[in-house]
Amino acid sequence: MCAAATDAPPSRRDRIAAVRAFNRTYTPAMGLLREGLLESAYTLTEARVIFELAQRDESDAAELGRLLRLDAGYLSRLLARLEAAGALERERSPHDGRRRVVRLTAAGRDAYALLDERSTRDVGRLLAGLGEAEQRRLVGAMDAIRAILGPEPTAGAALVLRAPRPGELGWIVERHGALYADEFGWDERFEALVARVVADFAADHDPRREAAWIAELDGAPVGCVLCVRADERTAKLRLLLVEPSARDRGIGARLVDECLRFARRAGYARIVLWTNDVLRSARRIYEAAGFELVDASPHRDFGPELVGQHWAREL
Amino acid sequence: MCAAATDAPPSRRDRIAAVRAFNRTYTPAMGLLREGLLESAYTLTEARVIFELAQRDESDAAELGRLLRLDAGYLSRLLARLEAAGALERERSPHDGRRRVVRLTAAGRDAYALLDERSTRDVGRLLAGLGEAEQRRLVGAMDAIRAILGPEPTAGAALVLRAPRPGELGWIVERHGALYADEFGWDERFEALVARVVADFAADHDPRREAAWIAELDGAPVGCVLCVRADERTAKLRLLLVEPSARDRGIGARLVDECLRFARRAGYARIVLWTNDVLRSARRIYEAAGFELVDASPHRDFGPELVGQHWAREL
DNA sequence: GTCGATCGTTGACGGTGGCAATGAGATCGT
DNA sequence: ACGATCTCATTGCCACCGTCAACGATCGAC
Repeated sequence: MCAAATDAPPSRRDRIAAVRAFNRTYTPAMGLLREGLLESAYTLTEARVIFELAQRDESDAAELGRLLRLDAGYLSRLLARLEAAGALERERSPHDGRRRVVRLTAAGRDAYALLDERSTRDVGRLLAGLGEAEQRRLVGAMDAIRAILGPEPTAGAALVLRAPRPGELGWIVERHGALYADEFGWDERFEALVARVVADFAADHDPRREAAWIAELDGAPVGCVLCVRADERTAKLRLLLVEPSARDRGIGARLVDECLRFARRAGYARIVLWTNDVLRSARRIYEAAGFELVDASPHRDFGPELVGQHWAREL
Repeated sequence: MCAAATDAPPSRRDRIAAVRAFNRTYTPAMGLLREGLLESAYTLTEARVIFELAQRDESDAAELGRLLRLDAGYLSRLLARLEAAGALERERSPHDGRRRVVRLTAAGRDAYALLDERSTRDVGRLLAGLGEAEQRRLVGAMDAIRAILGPEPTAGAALVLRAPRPGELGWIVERHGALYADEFGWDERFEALVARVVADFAADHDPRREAAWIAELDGAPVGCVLCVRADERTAKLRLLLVEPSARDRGIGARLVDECLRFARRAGYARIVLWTNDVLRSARRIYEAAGFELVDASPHRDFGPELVGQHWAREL
């Protein structure tokens, strides 16, 4: 714990205090938004269940419990209560005798519509008390928090490798600059190098011989790689990166694989790359992809002491 | 209500939806931070009471009830429970026979210290899973929400102009590429141009004669501008941009202003810039800042038909 | 001294939610 | 086919959360 405290940035305590202060003060504010429920016949948890059911039209208790993090026992009683009130119906699943399919009745959908309208009205009132600029700031801040704390990439997530879209060459520079500064303390000279590589690629490249890929997980970019021309018969793999949040899913290997395949089809006989000793997981990927270490030499081009490595493999 | 709906900005529904989505998704996230309590002997409400008492050292039930919005009856029982557990002591107030002064015992302060440490640890863990920039944005967004919804009259938004941090030169490229593609359909050649400008700036610049600024609102970058050398006596303003979500706050004017001041101090006699006719709000900013249109010529460098404009002003 | 307001307490009640036990059904290895 | 194991739903039990109403004690104002 002491170790963690000492090597952390100096403002760590301030940040923790800010998050805790937010938790304490936002709870009552959220209470205000709950008050629309008081006029209705339903409690907060019931309303949450109704809301969830309205979104997915058909479900079962286990799924609802997972989604809303409710205890199975509590949920069972709650569903029984809602069924008695006529808001939903339950029947045994024909496919799985353990499950009981839960569905909103017409009355349940009416209840949902009412809850939805009241909630919309209440939030609307809250926003109406704010100026235009404040509303925008509030929504922007909430979206930011949701994006940052939002659900980590789900297990069955959809991974796509595709060409960069507008702005994503910039994303490559940004993530290289931010991540290597965070993780290894590299300075702005590294970001400058990446910007140069990306600018050269963007300015002018033969799409048959040079290409870039973005790895997209659940719609968000989480990785990238470039394949560029070193000389007529040699390709160069550059700017391989995978977001920390998306690591250990084989995304790096997929990107390298794609790059090798492209280089082969583009007619190169050999592919090379330059990396640094501290990037251990990258090293494992290159070894697994058949690259071999050619040479290594120490440098301080990005601040800390590093050992640059050239790797290569025949295609 | 109809009137409110019709004369409201078109994105009213979106904003309401965003706030509601935040409420739904933030609740579970906050639940995670509550889990430190599970290891302790106290429940959430007990912990809140202990926390509040630790802040003010001496209080009474009525005050606690107001601060934490707790029912008097419930609070009475809760305080009795905490007293039985030895965490606090109650005695009649000498000044007011109705009141009973509540104070933490030594054991209660120990309990507070433990809760405080656990909470700090849990929040610290949450933050540790995020990158440096994400941490800053999270804290900035939370502070913004607190400021907007908080009881105190809202302090002015936290707008800062500052030098780019790691990754933010990449951010400049990304936002130019994405925004102008979205708004005007410009193609990848524009992003390539921006990447080139940024790469040249990053590679080598005399900090006395060239500079870049990021406009930061609530911890998140929302705008930028560069001041670079055109020739010995001429500066060039480049890559002015303000995020749509942050427009109409004078941020663009602030950035241009900062740029002019820097150029003057750097010894330039003149400043120029190049822009395009479709960027109307930028044009207003340049006019207000004393720039004058020098010439204009049509081009299709980025896809659609555009009219490029050179502007200049003496310093 | 009376009146109204405030403070704390108590009883009643129902929602919230964790935990353990149970039985029915599904799944899988043998 | 069989049993071990898992999942799903239910039930009982329990403690906490939180509202409501009634009540007595006290205070301040008149």
